[in-house]
Amino acid sequence: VVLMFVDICNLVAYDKIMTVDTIIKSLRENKKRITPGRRKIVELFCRNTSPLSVRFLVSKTKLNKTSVYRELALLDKLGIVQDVDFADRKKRYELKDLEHHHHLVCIKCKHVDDIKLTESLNFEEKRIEKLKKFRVLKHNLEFFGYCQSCGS
Amino acid sequence: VVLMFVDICNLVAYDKIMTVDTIIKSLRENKKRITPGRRKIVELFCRNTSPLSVRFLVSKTKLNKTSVYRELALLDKLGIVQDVDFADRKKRYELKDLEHHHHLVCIKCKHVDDIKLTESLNFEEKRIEKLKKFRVLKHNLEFFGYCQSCGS
DNA sequence: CTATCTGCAAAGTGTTTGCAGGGAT
DNA sequence: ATCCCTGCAAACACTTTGCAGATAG
Repeated sequence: VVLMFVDICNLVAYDKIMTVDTIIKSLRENKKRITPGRRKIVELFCRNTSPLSVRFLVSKTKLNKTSVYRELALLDKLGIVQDVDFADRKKRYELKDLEHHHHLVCIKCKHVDDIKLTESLNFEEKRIEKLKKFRVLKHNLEFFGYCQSCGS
Repeated sequence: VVLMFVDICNLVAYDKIMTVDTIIKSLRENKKRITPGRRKIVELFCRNTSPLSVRFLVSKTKLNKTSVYRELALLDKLGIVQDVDFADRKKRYELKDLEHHHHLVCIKCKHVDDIKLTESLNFEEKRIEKLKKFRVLKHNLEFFGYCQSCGS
């Protein structure tokens, strides 16, 4: 079983469908205006694969935090970004069309790397549906530890 | 592979080591006093397998929320409870010696059930250590969806 | 022109801290 | 009697809301 797992294993490589242009188009279709602040936020999401925090976006865009929260809520509603939870009670979002993956969060330097799991979780979800009659809609899975540079 | 997985599968059945008595003993060993509020909190943890929130503990114990937060921090420091994250920015704790498991959170009725995964995540963690040279210390994994009663 | 967007201030929610009084041992 | 434990109020950090003024289309 171990060998089969290792065999299927697969590094993260994203197939992004969403580019700045497609997102802008989607915004226009929804009668949203393309303001400088909004464009900046979209660009930041397209340039970064790790989840972005409100603090980060405020510092990069110089927008008011209120506007950033509102922008994130909008992009979430339009299905452009999705929230990610690092258990630190802060909102974070990443592009929604990234291939399904999980995060490796270094508890020392806070660096975030991505990892694509094998099929394990699909098996688990199917098992849960069968055993518990629980209909799984989503899951949160993040790994915490030391990255290569910080690893003792 | 599917069959093997299903084969190993395993329902949750806890082997608790921590009882009210062992926890009280551990508190005494650490020169902590056994006050009525503290005893109540310990009893609540021993009676419930689902993670307990501050609000729940305050309502059950009639303690001040400050005291509850302090008590949780203490029990956490002594290794009696551990925090659990439901991505709702609220602190939750459960007994630490429950067999390693995960949670099925119903997004409608908020009921929390437990699920013990097969070995999948161990394989994944080993893979991560090898591929990414990332030393995994812990992970957060919670499933969200509809429980049997609330299901579709 | 006008509906959407923005910044500011203020309120809301959950958590933490400081301090003085109260209680377990 | 000692020192830990407790409640209260106030501070904190993050998020949300209301509103008046600014601006993309």
